[in-house]
Amino acid sequence: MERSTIQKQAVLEYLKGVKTHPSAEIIFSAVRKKLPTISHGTIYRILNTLKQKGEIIEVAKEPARFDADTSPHAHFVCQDCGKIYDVFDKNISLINKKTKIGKVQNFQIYLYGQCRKCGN
Amino acid sequence: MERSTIQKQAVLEYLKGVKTHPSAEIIFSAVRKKLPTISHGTIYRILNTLKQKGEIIEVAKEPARFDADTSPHAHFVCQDCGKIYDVFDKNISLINKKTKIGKVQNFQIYLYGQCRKCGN
DNA sequence: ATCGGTGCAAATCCTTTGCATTTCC
DNA sequence: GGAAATGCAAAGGATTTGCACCGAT
Repeated sequence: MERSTIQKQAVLEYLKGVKTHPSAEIIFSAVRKKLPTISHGTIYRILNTLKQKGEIIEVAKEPARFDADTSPHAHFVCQDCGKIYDVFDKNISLINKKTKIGKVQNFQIYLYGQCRKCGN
Repeated sequence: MERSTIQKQAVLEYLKGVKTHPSAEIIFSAVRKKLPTISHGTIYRILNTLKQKGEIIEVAKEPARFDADTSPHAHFVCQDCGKIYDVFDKNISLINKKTKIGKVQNFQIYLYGQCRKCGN
């Protein structure tokens, strides 16, 4: 059976408190302030577990970044500053759940551009 | 000025001839049959150049996989077999080019599920 | 007391990079 | 001839893993 630990609690609590889609490294640094001995391995193991359970989603790669908001939404990635913004667009619901290829269980939408702070 | 080399030609020619969204490693192995001395470094450098020029797109990560079809389309990723299928859905055109956050230059849509071959 | 979780370090995977050599214009 | 590209090998970043110890149930 899966156990509850202070490490898991700290990671999930931190993720639920931010809207910045932090990387494993950022999560590591943040959680380390509360739990000074937590390791990278533990961070990665916890993130993988939470992802599998569907409690968080991965919203970017290289490095992976995480989001505790699992409601259907897209992400705007600023190509200048790297920030990731949530996009709740009504058209997202039009994504077909059944395609000719197979049944869609979940999806990811990334919009790439420049955010307002970075011009245009 | 950028030069034309047999390595670049071979990579682009290979990518245009397949619909499988190969990884750098697969491209490396395939192109190596024609050019036995080509290296990983060269493959990665060429792929990055083609990507910057917009002649190919990257359609997955870890490892990166590539597609010489740059028309707007989504990708269905089978979570069982790992295959990536092109999805030309008409609703894709509804993706907003302007959002409150910024101007969208391009986008990526990933649909995750099981393909027909893998059941359901 | 058990056995799942953690911490640490080493290992692995993918990708990039430095540099000497080759090759295209 | 000279700049750009290649090949090779080494380095780099992100993530995973093996194992001894710790701690939740």
